[in-house]
Amino acid sequence: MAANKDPGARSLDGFLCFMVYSTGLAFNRVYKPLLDRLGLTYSQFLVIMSLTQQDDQTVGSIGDGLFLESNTLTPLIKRLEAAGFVTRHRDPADERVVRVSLTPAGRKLADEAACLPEKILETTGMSPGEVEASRRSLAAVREKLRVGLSDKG
Amino acid sequence: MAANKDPGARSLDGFLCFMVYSTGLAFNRVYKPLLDRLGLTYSQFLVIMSLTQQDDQTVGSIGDGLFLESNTLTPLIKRLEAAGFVTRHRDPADERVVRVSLTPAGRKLADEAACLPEKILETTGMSPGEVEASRRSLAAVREKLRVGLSDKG
DNA sequence: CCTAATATAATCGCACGCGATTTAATCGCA
DNA sequence: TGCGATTAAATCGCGTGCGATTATATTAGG
Repeated sequence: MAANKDPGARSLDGFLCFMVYSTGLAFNRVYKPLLDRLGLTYSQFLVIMSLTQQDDQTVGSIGDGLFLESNTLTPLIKRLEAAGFVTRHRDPADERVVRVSLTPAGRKLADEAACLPEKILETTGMSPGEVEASRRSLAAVREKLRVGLSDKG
Repeated sequence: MAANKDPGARSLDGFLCFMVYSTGLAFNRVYKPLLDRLGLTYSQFLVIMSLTQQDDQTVGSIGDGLFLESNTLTPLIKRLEAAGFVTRHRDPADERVVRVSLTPAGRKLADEAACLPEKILETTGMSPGEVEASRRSLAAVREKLRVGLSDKG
């Protein structure tokens, strides 16, 4: 009765790109109800986590870490600001730059959110070794894709 | 000069969820220029590939394979229809169902697109074994996440 | 047979991602 | 100093994903 595939059905599971894509969807679906309670989307959660590791970053610096650019980040960060989790200020030393900082509410939120990745992986029942192997092999894939992009254009 | 990370910079790379997310972005960026030439988005490409494996599917069946639902697929497939790559028809035997089929132009497109996944992986220089190991470990992750979802809700 | 329950798509609103462009500040260099 | 080139962020439009709802068709039960 579960949504298991017809054994004879073909699928796109043989493609690594689709496996990455569909696993991303699956992660989002697991995160969503937990992040909803915190009032965050997954991307917003990533920004908060990035600021936890290094506060008072520029939009560009956050983007370097998340592989995103200002066209995506600016409206997202404005929503975080509207929600009271971060502040945005032009850097007096370079007015082109916007620095983003966690508010006290943002830090409190970050404390609650920080445990989610580990908690979710625990519920999968996978061993830390399995998780780490998967993570590591994906890091290699991502790096190869990134290099191929910067080489060619 | 490449966009390599500041060695002292922290990042979210330690999280499997972020690795999946950012690798998905990286795949999209590699696919985009190639799919642009074909006039397809990545999601549209997936639908075309799904129809290549099994033509004349229902919206629901396509969604089962791609882990998507009609709210996402209906407008996407309508764009494929507008582009002349597929047809959409209510099934006379069950008027609730919409069957989607490749047009000749769609089949021609599919032929051109089918080689992309392999071609892209070749450019990464990864061995087939590496790719398969990564794909397989991700399949396990996805399955565990999916099961966790259906168990709890 | 008739109606309630179920199933399938479609519709709507919102938040990403991202290509393309714009605005504003800083830098480089004569 | 002045002015074009560069850089950082913001803006805009479009195509997803998805929760919630709606429309329509089929099925099930009395």
